[in-house]
Amino acid sequence: MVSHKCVEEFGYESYLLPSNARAPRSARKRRSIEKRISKEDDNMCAIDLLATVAGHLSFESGSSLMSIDKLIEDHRVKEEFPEEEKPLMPVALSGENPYQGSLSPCGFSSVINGKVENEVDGFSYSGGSDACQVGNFSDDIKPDAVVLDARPNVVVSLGSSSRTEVPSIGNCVSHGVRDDVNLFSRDDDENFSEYIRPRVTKNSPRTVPRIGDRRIRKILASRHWKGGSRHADTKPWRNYYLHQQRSYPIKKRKNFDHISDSITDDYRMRTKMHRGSRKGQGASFVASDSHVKLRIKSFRVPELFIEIPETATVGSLKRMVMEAVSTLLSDGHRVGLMVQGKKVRDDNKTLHQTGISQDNSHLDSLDFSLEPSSEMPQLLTSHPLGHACEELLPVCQATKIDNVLESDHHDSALFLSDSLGNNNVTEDSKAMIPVALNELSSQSQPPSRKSRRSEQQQQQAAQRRIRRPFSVAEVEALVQAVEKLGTGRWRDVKLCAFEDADHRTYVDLKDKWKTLVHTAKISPQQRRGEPVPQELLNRVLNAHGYWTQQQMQQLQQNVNKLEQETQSQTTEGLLLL
DNA sequence: TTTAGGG
DNA sequence: CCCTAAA
Repeated sequence: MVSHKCVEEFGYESYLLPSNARAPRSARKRRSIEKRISKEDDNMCAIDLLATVAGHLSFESGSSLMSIDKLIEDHRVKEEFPEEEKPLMPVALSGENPYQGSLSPCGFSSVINGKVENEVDGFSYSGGSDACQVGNFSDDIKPDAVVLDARPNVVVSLGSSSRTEVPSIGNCVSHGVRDDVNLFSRDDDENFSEYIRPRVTKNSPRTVPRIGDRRIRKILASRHWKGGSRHADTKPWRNYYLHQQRSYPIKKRKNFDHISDSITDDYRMRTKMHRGSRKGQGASFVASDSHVKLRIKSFRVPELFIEIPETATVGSLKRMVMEAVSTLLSDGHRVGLMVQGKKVRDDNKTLHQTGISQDNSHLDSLDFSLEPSSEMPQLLTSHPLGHACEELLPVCQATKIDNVLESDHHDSALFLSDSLGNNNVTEDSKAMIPVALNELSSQSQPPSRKSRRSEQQQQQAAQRRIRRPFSVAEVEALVQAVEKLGTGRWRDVKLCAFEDADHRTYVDLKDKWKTLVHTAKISPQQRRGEPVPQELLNRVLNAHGYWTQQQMQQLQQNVNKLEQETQSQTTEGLLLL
């Protein structure tokens, strides 16, 4: 998500070195090294898989309770670090920076109960026979925690004893059976918890080791963005769930037919193992030799904390939730596996060695989970939440999977339900779907088809990234970052405000700024998409003007300097003569 | 890799 | 968003 944390990282130096200030070379190098030492592709597969399933995320009404305790805790932590909230007051070399004072500290000042918004559709669970339809937060949703802060932002906490499960498509598509979909419970797997949050200051050590996710992210960035195979990229899946099955090309539907046929009969059959021809449970489950069929029925999505201004639109809230979920799933989590309550750490073990075989019953106690890829997850309370710069962070705890997913050697396409009714469906996301199917099916297949993979890679190579319109919150963050950093340091802007938004590259940010400037210049009637508050556009214009002028001045100074030098040289020369 | 701009 | 020349 987005964050505002520019003050500490850049507030000072940036003005002394408007155009050159960068992270030390060593730091940058370190990052690039981390990129290389990765081999996380396998993890990515799993994450992709899960993430796709996560598309079915929805909230069950009546079960989202408050978790004020944590908020209070955060509050307390925050108060212990009040000095961090004070913006530094840098001394600008050339001219005052009019934006310096623009950061107002935010803090939790009071906690109240209240209802936030009942009509937050897009993520709730409508229930009924159309199990996968994403409807609205039901009216009976319990009051969420609302934390007012100084300016007043609202913290919506969806969590506590609730949980989110993701119904498998089998249920959705052909069964219509209602799976409970709740917000997840933070009391389980607390130890996996991890903040998804920006680094706070350069002095305060990152409490959550992020090596793992950074590695993943960087790999993706360096290897998959540009040409090559994007199939391992985390991006495509994000909108998969938005698509409706019925609009798939006929060809692709075969997967669904197969799946639903196989699953419909008994969707309760969880990770039940099926034995090939000997003990077949039905024609569709006949497996060839020692294959294990798993079906992950659902999994929980971590607790999400969302802080959003009261004045924000419902749409932006939805987007934030989506983004939070996306971030959570793509950001440094890997899949954990437990067999009969025991964690299986050795990735090299075969399923059989692990006890996952058709010959025993362990499959009933198979548990998948999402865990931070970093070694030692920190406690939530170790992260001071209240910081002037992090207004928009979704705080997520890790999760546990219940199980889900039919993994067969050929048809394990992830089931994308018609969980829609969501206007976020875009042409692009439609385009991505088939890709997802290929991807996912290939991932759960035995590593035997090479030609097929390269085919896919070619197909992927030309794949355009999903279009992801900037939310107002993101625009806010961008504007603020640019106000502080200027228009020529997109890498820093990215690091400052979008470090944890994997899908936003510095090029994206630059492009967005470009369009923002343009948008701000045209009449409101000509603007499209989610309207950006005029106030923000004004800031865009101001910042753009300011930094442009700044650039000009810098240029002029350089020219002057050069002229002086040449002049003095000339004079010198003349004197010598 | 990052910046800067055109497509 | 993509592509890419330049730095």
